[in-house]
Amino acid sequence: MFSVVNVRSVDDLTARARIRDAAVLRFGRDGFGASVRAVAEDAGVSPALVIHHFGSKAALREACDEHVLRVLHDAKSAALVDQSPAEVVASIATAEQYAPLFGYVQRSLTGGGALAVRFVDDLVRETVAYLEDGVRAGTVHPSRDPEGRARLLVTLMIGMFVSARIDAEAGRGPDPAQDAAATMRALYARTMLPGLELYTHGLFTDSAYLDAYLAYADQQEEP
Amino acid sequence: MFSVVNVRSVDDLTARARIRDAAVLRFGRDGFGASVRAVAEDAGVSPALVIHHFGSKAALREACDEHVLRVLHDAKSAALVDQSPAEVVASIATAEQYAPLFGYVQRSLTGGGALAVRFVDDLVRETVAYLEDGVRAGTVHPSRDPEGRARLLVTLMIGMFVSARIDAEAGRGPDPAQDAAATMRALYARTMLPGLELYTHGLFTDSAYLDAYLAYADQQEEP
DNA sequence: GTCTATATAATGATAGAC
DNA sequence: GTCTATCATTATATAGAC
Repeated sequence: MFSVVNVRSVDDLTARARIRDAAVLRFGRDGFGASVRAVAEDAGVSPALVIHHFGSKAALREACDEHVLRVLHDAKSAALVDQSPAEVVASIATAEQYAPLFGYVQRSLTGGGALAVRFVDDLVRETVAYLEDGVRAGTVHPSRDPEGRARLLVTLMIGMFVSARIDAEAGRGPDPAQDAAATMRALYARTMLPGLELYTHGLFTDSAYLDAYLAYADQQEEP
Repeated sequence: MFSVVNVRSVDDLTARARIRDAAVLRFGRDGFGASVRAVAEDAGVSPALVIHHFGSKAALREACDEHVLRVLHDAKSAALVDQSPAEVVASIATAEQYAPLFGYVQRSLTGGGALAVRFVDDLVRETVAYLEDGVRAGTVHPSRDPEGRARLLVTLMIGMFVSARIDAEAGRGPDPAQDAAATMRALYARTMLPGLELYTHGLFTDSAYLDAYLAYADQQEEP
């Protein structure tokens, strides 16, 4: 079912890996408050074996973090190069095989932990590079703060992840942890038009606000 | 210390209110996993009294939700009318008195619960109205989907809340739960320039993407 | 209204047999 | 490697005295 997630080297076909995959799924669905017992049951092993293999619940989570980041990195590397980082994330999220990862990343983003920082940093770096290409090609406006702009776009994407969960809890959309693909589809259907409008025309009809801020910022720099 | 939070009618000067305020603060700092015991200690009462007054931990949280929403609503009503919803949120967040609420809202946004939905809906509604004013005044471009656009901007704000927490855990910024004002300052310092750039010029140098999407969407509507 | 004392359940982790 | 059995801790919630 989750074949790509389960793609592993031969000696990775162990119960340890089964437990780790079960943990990714369970943590993604229920959050990191999910018990070791629940993970063990999902994996079809005893709670003691979970601890035996990972030492502690915290260490289990670290192993999940590493695993998810590695799979995600491999998937992104394999994705077509002419996609934007946002498109890559979207296409990975809509691929059924990566559904468990989607929930896990979402929980990490909002629940804290080492994965969130690295996930965001990677995405920002990739977005900076992608925007640079666009600027060079003449399709994207240059920016005074390319890294800040990339971070802003990534922030919007994070907001979309969180909004999807809020909507799901309000009963307004598919549960991201249950159906990642449907969640992404709903998200993009609602966001595409206003997003493209914003990316094409901006929001303001003139540059008064921007000019005022630039004047203020320049004045701060050389007093 | 948190005088505005503690402003209450006379019969609200009870231990019940003290417990509730302590819970808002503790939940905001530690998340909703914080124990009834911790709340009780903060409030200077026994754990049993907490349950006595609220019935259960879940009911305590509901009471916190209601209280925070009410205080927030009052504060927003009192805010100047010529501020954008984002500015109102920012000015409330930077007001020391509301710092506990800031943390609580942030936890609610990422931790689930009824408050998040209502908070977001309120913000979207206010943003729609604010953008309508701008469109009428000629300072803001009209949109084909005003509600969707407002939701997009609110989504960006949610992303900023979440990013602030991620940054804090990475040791890159002030802890939102500890110093809401500093968090907002850092956030705006980093976001203002790219945000104004985006709102003023957009991202793309031409409207190819938007035109293509509009053509596709129009075709879908009348086949 | 507020407390102490306690019931009850669930948790993460350990010990030791196989 | 994997299990059963159990420990120690912590959680929410209750009972009943004051």
